[in-house]
Amino acid sequence: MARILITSALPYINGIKHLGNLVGSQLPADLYARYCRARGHEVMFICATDEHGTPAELAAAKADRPVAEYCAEMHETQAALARGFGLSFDHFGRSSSMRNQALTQHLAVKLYDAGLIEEVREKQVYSPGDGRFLPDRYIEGTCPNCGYERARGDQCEECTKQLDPTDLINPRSAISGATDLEVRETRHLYLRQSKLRDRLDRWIDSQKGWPVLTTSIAKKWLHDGDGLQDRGITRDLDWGVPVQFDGAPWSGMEGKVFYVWFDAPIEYIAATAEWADALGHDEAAWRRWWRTDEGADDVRYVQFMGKDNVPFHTLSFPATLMGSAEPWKLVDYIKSFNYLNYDGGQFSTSQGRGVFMDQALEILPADYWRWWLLSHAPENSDSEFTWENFQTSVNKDLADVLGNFVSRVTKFCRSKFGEVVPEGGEWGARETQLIEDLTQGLDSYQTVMDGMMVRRSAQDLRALWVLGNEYLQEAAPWASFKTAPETAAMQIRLALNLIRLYAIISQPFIPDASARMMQALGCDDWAWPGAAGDALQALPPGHAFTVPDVLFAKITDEQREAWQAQFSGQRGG
RNA sequence: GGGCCUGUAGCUCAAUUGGUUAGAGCAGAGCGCUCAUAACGCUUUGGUUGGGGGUUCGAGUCCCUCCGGGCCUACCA
Repeated sequence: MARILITSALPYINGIKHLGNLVGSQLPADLYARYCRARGHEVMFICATDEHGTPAELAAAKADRPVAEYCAEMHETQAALARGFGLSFDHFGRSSSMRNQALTQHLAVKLYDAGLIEEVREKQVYSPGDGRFLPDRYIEGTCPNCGYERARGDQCEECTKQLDPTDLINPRSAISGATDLEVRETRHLYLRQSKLRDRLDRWIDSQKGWPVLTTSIAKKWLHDGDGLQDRGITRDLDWGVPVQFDGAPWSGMEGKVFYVWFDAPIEYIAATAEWADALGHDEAAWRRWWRTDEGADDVRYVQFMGKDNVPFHTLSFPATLMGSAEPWKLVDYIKSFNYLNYDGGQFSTSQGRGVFMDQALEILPADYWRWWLLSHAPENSDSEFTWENFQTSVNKDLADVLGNFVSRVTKFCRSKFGEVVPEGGEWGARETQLIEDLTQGLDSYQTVMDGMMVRRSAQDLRALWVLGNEYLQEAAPWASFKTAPETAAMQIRLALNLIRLYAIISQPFIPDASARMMQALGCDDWAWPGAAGDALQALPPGHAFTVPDVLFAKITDEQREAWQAQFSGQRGG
């Protein structure tokens, strides 16, 4: 038994997430957390809403709500959707918590003490009309290179030229359209990451078996151009962790907050403290997961995230922890994902394109989505959601291969033996063969699940389901029942036990269906199978069960067409 | 512009890291079964591995080049 700490990238607060966000971090993290728990490991699975930053303020303004209220509400919305998808967080925290504020400020002081924080004076664009400094991307204007009229202050999307906001012709606020922009001087704290470059480089090199996607992005940032750049970790905003506080080693930082990317990863730690608080545990309860001097040295820490998050998790956050000179637990493995596209284009939160978490659950149970998303997870390259593919995958895999197996076994038993595990008969050669095949399949499944190979795991699981149908076809209990009823009894007893086995091993993918299978079997023994032959004797002769309702109703062509039309336009239309 | 990823059957993806005849699922064709959600099982059609060149006894895999798709490029998060 090991101790495994799992974090999923934090979903941003400014709206309901789409399926691309879900499959890129939270869902595979949940798969792994559920699997590790099922294997008997001690798991701490942490996620939270990421609540600070300009987009949160703008989203609140658009909703005409105070930002704190808006975030509190949206946090509850996202938490409810996470529950709806069966995401089994030990704690779903908030980056705006007092725990995070205290820890963020603490780490900033430690970094200052280590000589890794410096003050920088810089000029930034200020919009009097908006009453705020504008991040480069929130300034629009005409591109001096190509004349595109909606170029952003950081880059022109038309000609891809890198820009400085002051390069723009006729600059205006992307928020309000105000054109009375001015350049003001402001002071910010910078994290001197460049001083930690060699240490980070060695640390990355020492990691074994990280995905190429993860290491190549980190290496690029470490070695490109002048190497790792120092990074501003404060912003001129109202909503966030205050930079000026009692005990701060700097002064004159009133009205500034830490940059969201400084405090967001720290929330992984703070959320674990929130977990302890919520359950009334003491400090040691969470510190044993995060402090290598207080018990975390035997923890394996795995992070899940989309590829856009990689630089912050391979460089900024480790720099924060290393630079603090305190013994914080660093990540052991980073599992990163590409993007899921929607029907020929990208999912887009801002444009409302694609299927969002709330809509998905209104249409179909979570297991359908979990299965499709995980079995098509964008591990090696971007992948694509189409309604046709979704319909055929779900119908074939869940309804036909697994659901129908449960149905045919339980109904056959009910009609021939009643709703009780039948007695009599002995295993023969075909049963021995099945157990061999299951042993091999389980071994492979466990290996790829241990390695977090998500698609491959789904394939292996499906292959295990197929073994049941193959067995039934050859054993043909409907034929043996006529000549040797005790043989049919043995075969069906085995098949009923196979359903239990499937429920257990499928639970990380489709937890609700697994629970219904176990409930129908009247069984509460979720012990992960050791030897397949032993696991197939868990339900003894005479054990009562009930025939469950159809596990997975098929998606009809009419439904598919209706959804296709419904989601072809924009959200809310 | 620079960097990285990617291109394999009609579709979605594999291929133990250079090893022999490139494999699965879906779709198509044929056969079987009749317990089951018209489900299941077996067999089978289908590939000049984006194009071209090179290295090698041997290339889907390594190198060069061209073509296509995608991501990142540090103030969106």
